[in-house]
Amino acid sequence: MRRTTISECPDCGSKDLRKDREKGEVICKECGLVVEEKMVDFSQEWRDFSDDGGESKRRTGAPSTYTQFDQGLGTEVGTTSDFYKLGSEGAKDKFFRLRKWQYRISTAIERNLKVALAELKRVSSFLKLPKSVEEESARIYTMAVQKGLVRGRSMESVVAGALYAACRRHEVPRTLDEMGEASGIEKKEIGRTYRFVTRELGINILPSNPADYIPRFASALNLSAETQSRSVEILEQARDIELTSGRGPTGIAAAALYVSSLIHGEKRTQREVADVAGVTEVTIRNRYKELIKKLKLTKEVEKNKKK
DNA sequence: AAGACGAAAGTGGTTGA
DNA sequence: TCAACAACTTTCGTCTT
Repeated sequence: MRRTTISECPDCGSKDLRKDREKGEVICKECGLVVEEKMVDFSQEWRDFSDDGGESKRRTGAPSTYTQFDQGLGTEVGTTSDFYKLGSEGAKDKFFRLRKWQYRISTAIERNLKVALAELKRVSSFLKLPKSVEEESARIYTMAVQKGLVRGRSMESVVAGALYAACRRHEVPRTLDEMGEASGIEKKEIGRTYRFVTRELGINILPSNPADYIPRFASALNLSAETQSRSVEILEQARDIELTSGRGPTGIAAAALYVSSLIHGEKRTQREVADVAGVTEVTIRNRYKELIKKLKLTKEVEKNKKK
C-alpha cells in the first residue's frame, strides 16, 4: 500500500511529529494537530459465517471493492451476443431462465445497495473517516442486506450502525453522538441497530480503548502535545488499577484530559471538555475524583493551580 | 457572574433468576 | 420475561473564585 509521508505540521510548521501506526494517525507534537488520518488497511475478510439458509456467499479470488454497489463485479449472466454461441434449444432456454432469475433477485438488493452506499459515502466523508473504514462498513452493510437484516429498520440507521461498527474495529472510534449528527439518526437507534447487526453477523468488537479518543478530543480543545501524552499515561495507569472497566470510555478519556490540562496549566473548563467528549460535567467530575484519588495526583494539580 | 461541586431522581441497557 | 442493578444524565441548590 502506498502511503504519503508528511514531514512537517501544516499548521505550525513543526517537524516534531508522532506517528501512530496502528491508527494511521500522525500527530504534531507541537500543537497536537492531527496532521494525517490515513488508515493502513489491515482488515481481513471474515465472511465465512457458518451455514445459514443454505445459500453460500463464499467466493475465492481477488478481493472486490464493496463501495461499488455491484462490488465491482458484473452481475449479468450473459449478453445477447453470448446467446448465439449456445448450441441446443435446451441451452438457450436455460440461458433465459437463468438471466431472468438472476435479474429478479439482484435488482432488489442492488437498488438498495446503490442508495445505501451513496448515503454511506456521504456520512463517511462528513466524519472524515479513512477509506478503509468506509470499505469495511460497506462490507458490513452488504452482508446485512444479504441476510435481510435491514427489513423493519430504516436503511439509514443500518448504514450508521455499520459505520459505527467499522470505526470500532479499526480503533478510530467516533461517538454515537457524532455518528448521530452526521447521519441524522437518533443515537439510541444507531446503538440498537449496531448491536443487532454485529450480533447477527457474528462480528465481535473489542471494548473501545479510551486512549483512542484522546488525539481527537485534545485536538478539538487545542491542547498541547505534552498534555495529550500525559493524559494517555494517566489512562494507562488507570487501566492498571481497573478504574476503566465497566465505565464509558469517553467519560474516562474526558476526565484524563481534564486532569492533564490542569497539571499542565492549560486549564479547560469541565463544560468545554464535556462538550467535545459528548458526556456531562457530572460524569467528568466523578471520573476525575476517582482519578486524582487513586493515582494520588492531587499534589500535582495543586502545584500548578497557582500559575 | 461563572465555574465547580454534590445530591437526588430519571433513563436505557445488562444480567440473572 | 421481569426485576434488580450499574452507569450515565438531568436538574437544581450551594459553595468558590
